[in-house]
Amino acid sequence: MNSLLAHLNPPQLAAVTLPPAHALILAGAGSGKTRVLPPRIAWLISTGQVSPPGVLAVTFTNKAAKEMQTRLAGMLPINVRGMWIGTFHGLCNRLLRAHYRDAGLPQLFQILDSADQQSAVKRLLKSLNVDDEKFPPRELCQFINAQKEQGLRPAAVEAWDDWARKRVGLYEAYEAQCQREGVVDFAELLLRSYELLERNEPLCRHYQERFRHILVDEFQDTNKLQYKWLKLLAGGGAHLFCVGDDDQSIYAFRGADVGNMADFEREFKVPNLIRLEQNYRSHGNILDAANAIIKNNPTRLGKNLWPAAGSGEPIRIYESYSDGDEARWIVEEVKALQRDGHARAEIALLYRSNAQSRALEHALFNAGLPYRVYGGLRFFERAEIKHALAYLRLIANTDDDTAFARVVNFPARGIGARSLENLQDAAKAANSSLHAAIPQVAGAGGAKLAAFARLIESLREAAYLPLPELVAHVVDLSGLRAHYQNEKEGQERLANLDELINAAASFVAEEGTPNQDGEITGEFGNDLSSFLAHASLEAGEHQAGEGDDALQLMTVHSAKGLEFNVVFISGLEDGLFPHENSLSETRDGKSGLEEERRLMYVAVTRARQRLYLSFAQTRMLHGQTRYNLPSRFLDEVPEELVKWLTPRAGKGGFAVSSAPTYPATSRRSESSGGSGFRIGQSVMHAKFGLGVIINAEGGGSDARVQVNFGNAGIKWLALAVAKLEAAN
DNA sequence: TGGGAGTGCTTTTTT
DNA sequence: AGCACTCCCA
Repeated sequence: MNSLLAHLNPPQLAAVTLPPAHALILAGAGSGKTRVLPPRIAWLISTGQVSPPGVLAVTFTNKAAKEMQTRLAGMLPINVRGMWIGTFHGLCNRLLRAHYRDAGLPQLFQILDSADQQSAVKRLLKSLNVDDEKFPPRELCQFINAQKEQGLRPAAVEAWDDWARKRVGLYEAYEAQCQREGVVDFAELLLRSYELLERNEPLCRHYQERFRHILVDEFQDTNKLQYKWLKLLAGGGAHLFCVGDDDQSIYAFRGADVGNMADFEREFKVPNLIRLEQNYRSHGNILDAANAIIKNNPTRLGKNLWPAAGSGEPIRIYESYSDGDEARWIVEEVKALQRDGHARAEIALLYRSNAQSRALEHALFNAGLPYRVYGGLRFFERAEIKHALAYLRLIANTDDDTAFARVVNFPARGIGARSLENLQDAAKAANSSLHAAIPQVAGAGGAKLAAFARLIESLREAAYLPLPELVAHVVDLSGLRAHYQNEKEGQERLANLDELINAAASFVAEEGTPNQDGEITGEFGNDLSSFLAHASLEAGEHQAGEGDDALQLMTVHSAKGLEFNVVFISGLEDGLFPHENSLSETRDGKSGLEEERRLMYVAVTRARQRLYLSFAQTRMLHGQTRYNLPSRFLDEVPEELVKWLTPRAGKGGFAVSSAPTYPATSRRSESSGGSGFRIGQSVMHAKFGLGVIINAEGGGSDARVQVNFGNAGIKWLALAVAKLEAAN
């Protein structure tokens, strides 16, 4: 017990040992939030204020959930696995499995991931003969998810014109299709379990009385529906303990609503608001920079981090000519860091968008530096894995048309578009699943379909096998193995399929069938369906090479929650970071720029000891060279914290005008009609301010240049008319 | 039916 | 540039 509370600073200690009441913990970056949540649970349990089944702890990622369980298990001799600690989606899945009948779902309902959802929507549009140009599946999915995340069923969605009404109609049809197929998408997991509790009073009361303490991590990332879900569950007098940081809210673009923090404080009359402001992670200069940046956001709950360590090193800023030069400079710097004894795994290369990793990877590969890119295709998202899973899903539920459509002709068995069309028509006429409609289809196509149905049947007959054997059986009998054996590049895919069999084995070993859980038990389905849910909910950690000492490459988004001794933030250019699309966005009266700034804040606060910021004058993006101004966020870092590794750039302009700074690559100087200006050059315009020349045409008195003025936009200017001055 | 060429899109992302 | 998707021809 004492060890539980040792090493806590006063606010942390206060948070952990708060008396039972609602609480909002504003936990700044690096302020030791992980030292608060698990100890809080452990303290509540060990002081007898709550029993383990009375705790509900919610996170956003599986990783965070697992970490919480591990830490808790290290503090208390209890069975953590039976506790309700998990992600919103994981816990909702659990709820729906336990009460599938009340929720109006088949026992073995399947979960659609985003890709599945999109293909389901595509299939829907096709079957309804809807033009997918007018209703792009991607957009339609976003619309549907956005509605669900606000708790809105089709009937409740307002629509003012034909197009909007049509869209709502498609939402409705999509729901019907999912219901018929027995599948739910991610948003549906939440909405369905919310409605389940809301409409079923005894059940709701049961859980309200059971969960006495509800703890929420990353509360700033909750959306409206998740907040409503929490409110509903806490409605029986439970105590809500929410930890969050409004300055790290970077998911508004997908529906997260920081407003929940203020709403929570108001609606629950939260008596305990605790600020964790002492930062144990970063040196002072880094924190000062972060504070200075985030201070520019007008709408904040207010919080200033102060360091536990000294001010440390200055922040290093580097300007390069091109993205390639930037990458090569980073490589050299990393090599130097290695020589100084820094482990590669302690160095992170962050960027705003995934496309930027390519230049970095290229340079790292050439230099032979091991690196690991986060955020690639994950294990359960690989095509061959999804194929195998689709067969498994058909074993669990033959009505799963998404799975059916995926593999009916994979590996190829001569069932073409024509036969499928017939099948779809038959299914539509009978309002049945594709599988059920097979006997309706005549002719050669019908015979082939019938053969496929027999294949499914024989796979289903093997369902009694232990899960790993079943998976192996499916991989063989479906023809997937043979298919990839014949394919030239199929070796890796075969290896992945074998890995799937392994994954099934370890899944059974770790979380196999008996899932005793409080009072309501015995309805969790079998190994197969829980394995499939696991595959959807937990797409599997990225790639191999986890344990290796490799550089860490990732977007700023995926770096949230992580920390490194050394951090490079590359591509700090206006248009990239802040992203150009963000400049015109607003959400709940807050500008997209504010979210970009929070993103920058998150990026900066990842660094413990050393922070590099870099930008390039030219960058290859989508096959075109772009000329951007340095990021405005660079200007927000106080000068006294900075050490320029290249000559200091003026406010908003470039310092290095002609010669590439690193390495001295030979570069043809592109001139614009002998005017004395060149592409990439910074110029000053009386009205538009600073800009960069990004294109030129004509010559002599006719010379015109295109200039990117950042805020003021991109303009074509005639040199004879516009009075441009070189700004270097 | 299936592969190869042509076309279009491209912020961030977990579940 | 690179990838996914579509269309067309063998």
